[in-house]
Amino acid sequence: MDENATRLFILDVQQESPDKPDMHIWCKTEKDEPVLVIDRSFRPYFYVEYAKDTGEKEVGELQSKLSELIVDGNKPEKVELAEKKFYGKKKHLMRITLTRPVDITKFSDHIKEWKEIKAKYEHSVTFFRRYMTDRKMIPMTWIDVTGASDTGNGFSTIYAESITSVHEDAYPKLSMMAIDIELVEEGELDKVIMVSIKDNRGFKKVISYKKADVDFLEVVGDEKELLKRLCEVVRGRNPDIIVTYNGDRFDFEKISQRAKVNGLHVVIGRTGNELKFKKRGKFYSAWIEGRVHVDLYNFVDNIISDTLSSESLSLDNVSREIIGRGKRKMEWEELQKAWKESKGLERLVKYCMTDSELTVSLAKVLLPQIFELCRIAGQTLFDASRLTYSQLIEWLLVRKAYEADEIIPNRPKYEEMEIRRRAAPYTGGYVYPPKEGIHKKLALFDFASLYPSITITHNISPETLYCQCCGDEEKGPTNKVPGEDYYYCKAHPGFVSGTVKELIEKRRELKASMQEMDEDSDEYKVTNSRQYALKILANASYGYYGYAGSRWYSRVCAQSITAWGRYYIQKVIRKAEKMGHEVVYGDTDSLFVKVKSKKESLELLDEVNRTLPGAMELEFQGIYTSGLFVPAKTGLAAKKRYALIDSDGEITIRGLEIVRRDWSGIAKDTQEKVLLSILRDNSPEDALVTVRRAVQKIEKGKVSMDDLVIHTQITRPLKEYEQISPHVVAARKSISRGRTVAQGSVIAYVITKGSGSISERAEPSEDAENYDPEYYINNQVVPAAMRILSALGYTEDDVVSEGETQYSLQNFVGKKK
DNA sequence: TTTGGTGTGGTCTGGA
DNA sequence: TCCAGACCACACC
Repeated sequence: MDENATRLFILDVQQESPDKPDMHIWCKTEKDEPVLVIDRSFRPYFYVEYAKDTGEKEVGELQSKLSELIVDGNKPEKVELAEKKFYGKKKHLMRITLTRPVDITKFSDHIKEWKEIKAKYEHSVTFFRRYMTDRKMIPMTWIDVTGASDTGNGFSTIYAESITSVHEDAYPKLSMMAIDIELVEEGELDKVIMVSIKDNRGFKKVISYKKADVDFLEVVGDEKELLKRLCEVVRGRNPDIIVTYNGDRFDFEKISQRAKVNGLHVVIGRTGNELKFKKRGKFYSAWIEGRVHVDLYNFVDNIISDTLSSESLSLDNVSREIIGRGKRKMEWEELQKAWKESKGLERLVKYCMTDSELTVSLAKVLLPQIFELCRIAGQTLFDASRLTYSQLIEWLLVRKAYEADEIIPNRPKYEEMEIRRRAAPYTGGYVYPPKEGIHKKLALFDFASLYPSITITHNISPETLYCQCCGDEEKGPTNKVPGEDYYYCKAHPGFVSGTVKELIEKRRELKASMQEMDEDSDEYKVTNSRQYALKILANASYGYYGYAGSRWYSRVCAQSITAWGRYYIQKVIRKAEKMGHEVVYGDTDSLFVKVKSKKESLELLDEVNRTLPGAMELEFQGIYTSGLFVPAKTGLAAKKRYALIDSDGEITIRGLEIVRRDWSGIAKDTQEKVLLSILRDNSPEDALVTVRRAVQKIEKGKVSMDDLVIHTQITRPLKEYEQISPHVVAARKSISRGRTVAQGSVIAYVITKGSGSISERAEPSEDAENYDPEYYINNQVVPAAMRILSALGYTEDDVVSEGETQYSLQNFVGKKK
């Protein structure tokens, strides 16, 4: 390290303004001090491609024409000839270097119609990402910086002369603070009544303007003072990271609105500048200069939601699932009432505090994962916490493209995306039809990262398709897709496949190194987060090939991957059968096999792995004591719906109503009890009793409303529904009663008594005052329970009266009335 | 703005 | 009134 250099940890990288090429890099020193590094040495640029047959003279003319071009009073700094690869093939380009980031758009738009220019490239790469990519700067890692510095405003500024990356995995101490607000309706508007603040250094506080007997409550005069005080406290505690749960679209949005009403500026960053909202697609994100605002909701929604079983992504549900703790219960009306009547305010204050406390706890679990995502995808914390799967892999590929001297393909235009979307779907994974009923001793095998390992093994990349070098052998191409005419190069690693290879190999290394680590150590936790981040990226690569918005779109690659996937799983199934085993079920990358012992399983495993090429590997997950495969409407056993139990009595459930949010609690609970009776207790009699009891309870009207609620998402604008389903009706009712239902909202509703269709009787759960027993018996509890019981040969009659009556349940209910 | 295809099942809708 | 097919949501991998 240069003795004059300062070692810094990168928190955020951003462009200072559209008019200047200055990069602002917000950092922390090892001693926990904030530092702003300003780098003025970088310039924005983009490429143009001229027509192939352009002569030398014309090239020169174009170059000088571009050099002299004045747009909006500015000229390019440089126009130089460049050569880069495009999908592996050389292309001749001109690189236009400008001074101001804003000129990228201005110049590229201006020359759009020029006939000498065939194409433009890399003009849509955001300037700060361009900077990070070209300078190999990775957020959440360390750098050594030299340059003149000055101090003031609570942080020092370094005007960078040199910036060098440092190989160091450790993290500095970072301070983090959670913020959460409570609102109350006042006329047309909402008003901020309370804010809670909690950090990871022992600080907690609620600010409000009504008194309550709570020690961490600070009472101020009114809303204006509350907002002012909030800003002071944030600046005083000076956190590096501010975490919220839905702060982008709620807390900061409201804070900002109310500040405006009160004639205040929200100054909570490290400079004197106001809170900003950065446009991201359709929505805005709250951005705080000098700190990083992480809105955990985005990360949960984009990245981890499908690993969760919560019926909605509320802070309550998500924290219950991830950290095992939820919120105190308080309804919106109750909160309003407490405030307006100044009664039970202690409860309200504590309720508000809980939100921030949960957010901090959640952040302690999730931030380490997001940090690693930053490092692997090379994106800022602000961005990495908000990116989707496809965006993460895309920015990683953008970085890799620069390193490989590849041109970054342009994003598809809207029309192109529409064409891609309309294309007929290609064939996906293979599902081996299950055999109905209970099976004892099932070994589960699956491929380790099936699609990434196929991508690597067969070098599946857009530019390795139909290569010149491997296609014309006498016997035909050796690396040919089974059942298709596609083939891929064997000699030269592809760009995308090479990137996936790095991810997978790194992950395997880390996983191996974890074997020797203490599971409670920080090292283990960090490594675990890292391997998880690598997995996220590697798994995103297949879907990205088939995604309409992809820069490296290739249906053929996606098709090839699934074709090989089908080939390998079928090969394994055949092998197992050949060795005398019965295969009970398989889906895409997995298979269930009846076995006698673990030893037998391992023999099969070895036998298979012996013949698998490259990175392909089958893994043995273990043996389940028994597995239940239920029938489908068709009469055959249903795919993707089954339950397993292992020797510890642990149950695994896939696809059944129990794991679906659009079924009522009573139906799911009953189904689960039935399943346990059968799988764990081996007592179908208990199961029948359970169902009868549930039915009786419903008939007597004794079921609590909470257990009757059905959750269904509104996935489109309400007007666009062609079919008016129960959740749509419930949503409409909600709106007519003054509540807001946005696209993406999860509607909670109950089917009530009365006449008309099921939909017409759907009431938002808040308004439902009764329920329709017949519906919950015939359409919820009984079908869910029968799904399990019928796999064992029971019928509805058995449920109703111990097999002695011929009345169907429908009649049974009818008679009772 | 939401990576891909495969599959199940509920409710509605409209024609017989 | 019945029923098939469309529509829709949500699971699996």
